[in-house]
Parts: sequence; C-alpha cells; structure tokens
Amino acid sequence: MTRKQIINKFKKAIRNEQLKVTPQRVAVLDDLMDHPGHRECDEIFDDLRANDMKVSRATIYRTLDLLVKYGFAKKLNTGEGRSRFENRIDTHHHDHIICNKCGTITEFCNDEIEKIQIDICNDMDAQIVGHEHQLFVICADCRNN
Amino acid sequence: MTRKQIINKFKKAIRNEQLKVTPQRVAVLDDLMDHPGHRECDEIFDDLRANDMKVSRATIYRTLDLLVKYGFAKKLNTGEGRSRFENRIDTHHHDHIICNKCGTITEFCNDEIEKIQIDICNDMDAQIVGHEHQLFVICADCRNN
DNA sequence: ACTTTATTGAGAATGATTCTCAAGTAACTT
DNA sequence: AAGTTACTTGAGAATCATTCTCAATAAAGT
Repeated sequence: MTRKQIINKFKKAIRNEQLKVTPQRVAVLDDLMDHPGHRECDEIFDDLRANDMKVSRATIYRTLDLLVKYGFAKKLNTGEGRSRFENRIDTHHHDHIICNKCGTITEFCNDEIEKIQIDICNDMDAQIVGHEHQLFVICADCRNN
Repeated sequence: MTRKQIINKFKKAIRNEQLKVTPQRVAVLDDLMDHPGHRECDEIFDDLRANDMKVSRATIYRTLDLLVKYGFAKKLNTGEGRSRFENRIDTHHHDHIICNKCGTITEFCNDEIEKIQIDICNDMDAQIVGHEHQLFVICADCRNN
C-alpha cells in the first residue's frame, strides 16, 4: 500500500465514525510513517511544530488513541514510564528487544512463540486480543563497552 | 525456605549494602508474601496502615525498589498505568495473562518460550537480563458474560 | 454562505511516582 | 546505657506523562 492509500484508508475510517478529517490527524499518521522507529508524544510534537503545524500535545494523544483504535498504530510500553507508538500498516507483527543500558530497541518475531501463545489461550478458553513481549538485554555493543 | 528465612535473607542483603533494617522495610516484604497476587503501592499502603504501622507511600516505593534490586520482588506492568509488584522468592518464574475486561491476572509459564527467548538473545550476542510477556485476553468467564 | 457538530489549543487537572528536608532511628562506639 | 554518625522516615511539594475542560475554531453537509 502506498502512503497515500494508507492515509486515505485512515480518512475513510475516520469519516466512517462521523469524525472529521483534520490536518493534525493526518499529520500525526504521516509522522509515524516517516519514522519507522518507536516514537513518543513529544517527538511527534516537536516534529510537527518544526513543520510549522499548530498542534497541541492533547491532540497528538487523542489522535494516537484513534490510530490505535482503528489499527493504524500500536502502543507499546518500553518500561521508560511513558508510551511509544509505532506505525502498524504494512509492517509485519513483531515484538521488542530493549537494551537496558543504551535504550536501543530491536525487533524480533518468532512464529513458534506466536503459536504457543495461541495454544495457551485456547487451552483456557480465553480469546486472545493482544500481547506484549519484551526481552530486556545488555546488547552486544554495550557488553563490549 | 520459610518466611523467617526469607526475611533474614533480606535483612542480610540490606546490611550488606550498609543500609538499615527498619520495621517499614520488613513490613513491605512481609505484606508481599502475605498476598501472593500482584499488588500495587496503595494496596500495601492500606494494609500496613490497617496494621497500625506508620508508613508513607514514598517509603513503600523506596522499599519496593530495594526488593526488586535485590531479587525479592518483581515489578510488572499490567497496562493499567501503574506498577504492580509480586514476591519473587520461592515462586517459580511465570508470565501473565490479563483479562482486558475484568482485569483478572492468571499466570503461565512455558519452557519452550523461555528457551526460544534465550536463543534469540544468544544469536544477537546480547545478554538477556529479563523479560516481560503478557497476553491480553477476554477470559472464559467474561466471554460467557 | 449557513448550520450543525466535532475538533482544537491552552492550560488546568489528574494520578502515579519521586524528591526534599528536617526530624527520627538503627547500629556502631565507648 | 549513652553518644555519635549516617541512613531513613513522613509530609507534602514537585515532577512527568497523560487526560480533561471549555471557549474558540473549523470540517462537512445543506
């Protein structure tokens, strides 16, 4: 999907809920797609302001909630005391490896783990709606100082 | 290990760092062991106060940090916007299944997953220092209303 | 353009956690 | 047992991320 198509999909999703398409909402999604990493509110805030957009933190949080709700973004907890968000369109599912020293976030995905998770939930007759899996490490770089 | 032995071990750990054994510190560990569940600061606070102990939230947080640091407790993030802590002595390692509807926390442990995690870290030459793995579900009870 | 209704920004409010600091207390010394 | 030193404590202020409030603004339909 091209970026334009993704944004159109988002616009459609918004209108579908009798919500309104605004420059701020589009800009947040655009920013998430510009930065494949894991971004926090203030990074997005600084970006948009740097691009001369009039926007408030409140609106960014509100928009991120929308994006998560409609499946365009994922909220993650990296144990830093604040949330990070990542674009979720056209990305394969993955979990995170976080270096406790330098903070670098690497991604991983393991089909076997994914499968076991589903089995565990099935066994207890629960419907899985999501998961969060983080490995905390001292990364290769940090180990070698 | 008996409870007395665990508490003695904690006292030893504390003294070993030139810190002091105080009634508040012991009481927090005691409370964690009284309640095998996953407790948050305010629950502990209410408990200790109910037991006529003079204690402040600040001290509870400070003590929980100590307990985590010395391996007597584990801090976990259940996605509620505050931390929970659990006793970590004499408990087998486990991860958590959290019902997004009723909030019930169930534990699980899967050796295969544990093994894969280690393999993943070894492959990238990182030293694993911890992990957090949560499955978010709608539990059997909630599914059947 | 006009109307309706959702959205916005600013700043206040919230809630969890951390910090400050004077008063208190553990533990060592005699 | 009393004195000394250094770590701890509680109260409340401070902080930080996030959410809320509300009057002003701007989509989208007519």
